[in-house]
Amino acid sequence: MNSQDIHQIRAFDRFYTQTLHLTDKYHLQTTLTLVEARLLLEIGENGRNTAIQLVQELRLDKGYLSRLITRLETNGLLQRTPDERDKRAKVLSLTAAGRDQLALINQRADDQIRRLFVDLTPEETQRVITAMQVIENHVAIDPQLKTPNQQ
Amino acid sequence: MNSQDIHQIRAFDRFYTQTLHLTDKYHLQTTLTLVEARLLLEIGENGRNTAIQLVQELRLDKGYLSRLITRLETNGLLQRTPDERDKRAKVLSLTAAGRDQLALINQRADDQIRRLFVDLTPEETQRVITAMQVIENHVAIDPQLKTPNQQ
DNA sequence: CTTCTATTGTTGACAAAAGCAACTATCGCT
DNA sequence: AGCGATAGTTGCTTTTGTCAACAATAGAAG
Repeated sequence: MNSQDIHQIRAFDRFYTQTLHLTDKYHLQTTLTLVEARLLLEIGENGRNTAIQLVQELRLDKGYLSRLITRLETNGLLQRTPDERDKRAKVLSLTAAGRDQLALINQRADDQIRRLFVDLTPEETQRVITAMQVIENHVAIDPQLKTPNQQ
Repeated sequence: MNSQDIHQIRAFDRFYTQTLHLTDKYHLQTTLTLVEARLLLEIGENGRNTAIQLVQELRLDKGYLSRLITRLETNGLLQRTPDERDKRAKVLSLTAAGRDQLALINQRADDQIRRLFVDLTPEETQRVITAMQVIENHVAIDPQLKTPNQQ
């Protein structure tokens, strides 16, 4: 792999982070931060329902996560119910308000994607999507990135 | 653009943020944060040499940036010299140590990319790079993301 | 069934990152 | 000369994230 290739890839990385990736700030005009939105998504759609799963999936400090969950619970977006089988754990689930909020976030995120692709013909769009799949299927996950944080 | 497409793209976005994009944490084993590394890069390679340019390029708060620069200067990585033409401004430039540090960062970043691609054949690597170019050339920049921050 | 270690989650204390507003000095225009 | 805009700094605050200690429970080993 030559340095021209590497240069290309790093340029793409910068490009991507600044455009598609939602800047870490934009809660998509909701009152939620990016992490909070991500939590709702993981709980509501990806079946993670305990803190430990979220810690592993999102690589957050468990203390930090605990407080995030408290905040979301205070805001009425999710609830903690005791786990009958494992009394250390608490089962997390979205409230109706939480599901609404998540739906809103999804809709906003979808809209943002649509705006990014608005000038493309269907063929171009397909090319991009295919390109994304190529990347996703080929690029390895850096082992150095697999274990950090989570205490 | 159908919702299946959107789903694909958002999945890629999550994938990308977690793997290729260097997690915001990894200063690549230097003593620098990601922002600081980015500052060195912008100053040392992309010809930005005033605070205001960095504010615009990286979308940082100018107060925050001012302190970041102070820190880098204290660490001997860059210097501020008065701009003769505009006495409000200060010209930023890397010191020898700053250039060394930048070289190190670049090398580490390059290595990381290499690790990600290590299992790919040259043909596969080329496919990915081409895919990245396709994306970069086609995807628009969200106008909503163009103006935030910078007071 | 007791004991020991590992796990889940919470909390307090703290550090680092980021944002906001007020301020100074200078610029460029009229 | 006067005035609004601009570059940068500083103080203050909020937000975000980290670390360590802790309680409660689990699960395995004897």
